[in-house]
Amino acid sequence: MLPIQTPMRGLRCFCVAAECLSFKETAKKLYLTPSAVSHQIKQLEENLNLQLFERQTRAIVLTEVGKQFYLAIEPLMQQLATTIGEFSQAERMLEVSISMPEFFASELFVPRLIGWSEQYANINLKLETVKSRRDSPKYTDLSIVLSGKKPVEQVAYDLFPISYVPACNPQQYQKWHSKGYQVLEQVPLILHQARPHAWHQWAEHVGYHNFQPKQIIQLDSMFSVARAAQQGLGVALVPLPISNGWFTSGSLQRLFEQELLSRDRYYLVRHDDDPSRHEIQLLIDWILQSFHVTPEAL
Amino acid sequence: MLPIQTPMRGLRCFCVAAECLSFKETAKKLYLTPSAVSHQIKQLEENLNLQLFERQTRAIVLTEVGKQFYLAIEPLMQQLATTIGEFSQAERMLEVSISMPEFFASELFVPRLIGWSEQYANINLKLETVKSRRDSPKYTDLSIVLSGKKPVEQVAYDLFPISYVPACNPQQYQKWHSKGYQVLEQVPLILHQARPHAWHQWAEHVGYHNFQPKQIIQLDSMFSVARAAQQGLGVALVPLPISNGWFTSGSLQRLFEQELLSRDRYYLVRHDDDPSRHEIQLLIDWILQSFHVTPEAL
DNA sequence: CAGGTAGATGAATAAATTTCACTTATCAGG
DNA sequence: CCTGATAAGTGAAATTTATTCATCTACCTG
Repeated sequence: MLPIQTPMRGLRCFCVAAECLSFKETAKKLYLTPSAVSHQIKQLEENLNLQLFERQTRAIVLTEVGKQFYLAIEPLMQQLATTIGEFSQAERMLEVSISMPEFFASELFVPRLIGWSEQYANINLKLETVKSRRDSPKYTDLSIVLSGKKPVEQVAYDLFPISYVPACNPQQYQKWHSKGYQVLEQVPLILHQARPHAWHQWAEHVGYHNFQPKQIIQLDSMFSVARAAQQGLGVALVPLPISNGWFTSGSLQRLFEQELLSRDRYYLVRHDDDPSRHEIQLLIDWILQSFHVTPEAL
Repeated sequence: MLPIQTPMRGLRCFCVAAECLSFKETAKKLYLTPSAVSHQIKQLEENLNLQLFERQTRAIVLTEVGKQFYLAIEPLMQQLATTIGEFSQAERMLEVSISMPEFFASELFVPRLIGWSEQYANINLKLETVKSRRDSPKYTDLSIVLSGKKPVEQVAYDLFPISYVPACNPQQYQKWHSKGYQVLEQVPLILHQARPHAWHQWAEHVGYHNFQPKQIIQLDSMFSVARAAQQGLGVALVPLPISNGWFTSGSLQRLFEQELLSRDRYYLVRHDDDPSRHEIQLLIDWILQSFHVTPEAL
């Protein structure tokens, strides 16, 4: 009489997992542990007596029936959710999730966040920072990413380009600056491990050929890079404009004026394309406005 | 991000309750207690922040939004169930529920049930007996009912008519029969409370006017009526053909040959009209065949 | 071959649902 | 105008179900 017992959670899990093709990401999206997702999908498969996923060692792929089941179930789930949403009088908990590089977050985003929370006190915000541009946390509604080209496959907004400039402890500035470019072969050079050749590119850019740095220190976050320079460890290549705060506060001093213009720009990428989630557009608009960039959708 | 948290059970409850307009019957259909149904629907209403039912004292009615919600949700639930059913490789637990009068069950149905369970060993059967024809247990797939006219609004199959015949303890037969109809004014007359005037109708039928019974005993089940007559309490009006077993076994003796033909017939009524539930049709066919009646659908 | 990651698994724990015992309000009969 | 019976509502207890936690396995990477 009742063909479905309680597979609702399982079905939700399945639909998300069929999109992510990863239990780990599914778990993040659903605010669960990967274990819970695994249990639920296993149970769903047992209920249906069907294998929906083929478990490979570190990945999952939909079986043939799994694909068909997804195509059959997903629209229904969508409709159900929409219908319930239409009737529901409960004010939805508005929340936007966004991921961005640590340094962008600490230097630009968080300091201006007070403006957001005052203007949109009813919208919750979930900020997730990533160390490297390589880990792609697709489970947030938005991402700010540093990339050499506009991300395709998603809606992306251009923010601004970055350039790199040598910076050091202000107290060491006089001594080091007077030595000219030579100092760069006498003190440790600090940079982010994501751009290991940035110092050589900078040297090339300013016409300093046959560049032989004494030591290069790669750190895994730009915050560490700036911090290391500030502590007097050596000379760091720090990004502009997002490091401006360090210069205006006097924590760092520009050692040379020459900037390395990179092809990299910050882009704001939207992953969730649900048009009814107005709060996402609000955050997009606020980011574009707050960082003084003309919004140009890709 | 997820508009539905876990309202699946609640939605199922709601759909059934919207059809039954009774928490009690909903509970029976879903194998729950009425309290559980009440809790679930209350929770669903809280989730949606909508009042779906208006609670009257002993009944519930759908509110206006409740009606609309039902119309919007029910087809989706149906589709979801159908889709899952199509994919599910789990062999469905086949079960048919049927309700019938106690006496019909004990005299005709149960004795022949061995044939059913041998032929369809994989189909479970749930038998529910009712004392009076007044309580209508609509929550079974099938019902056998005694009625003066063919039930409308449902698929009904004609089984057979019944007549009533006076019966008594075999040991008292000689003494009582020799007295003729007069004995009926000297010993207690026993009948089912559902037909309190049956004895007077019988008397009228045989041309016994000015009938003045000494005492009439109404019992609430035909089994009690037959049992009382068998014990020698008095003369009972027992139904044919379903009491035949009592006569052939010698437990009861027909006191007079005259039968009261009633307009009442047994009908087999189908409540669940899901055409995919083949097991229901199997039971219908088996009943029609086992009781030697030509199947004529209404 | 060590280090790290995605997933699986089963026991322990947390959270949900169901029942139970009791209450309210009303209807039907006497 | 009672009395008994019925349908539904409630809150706490009890049970069932879901989630996490701690481990394991397999495998990719360097």
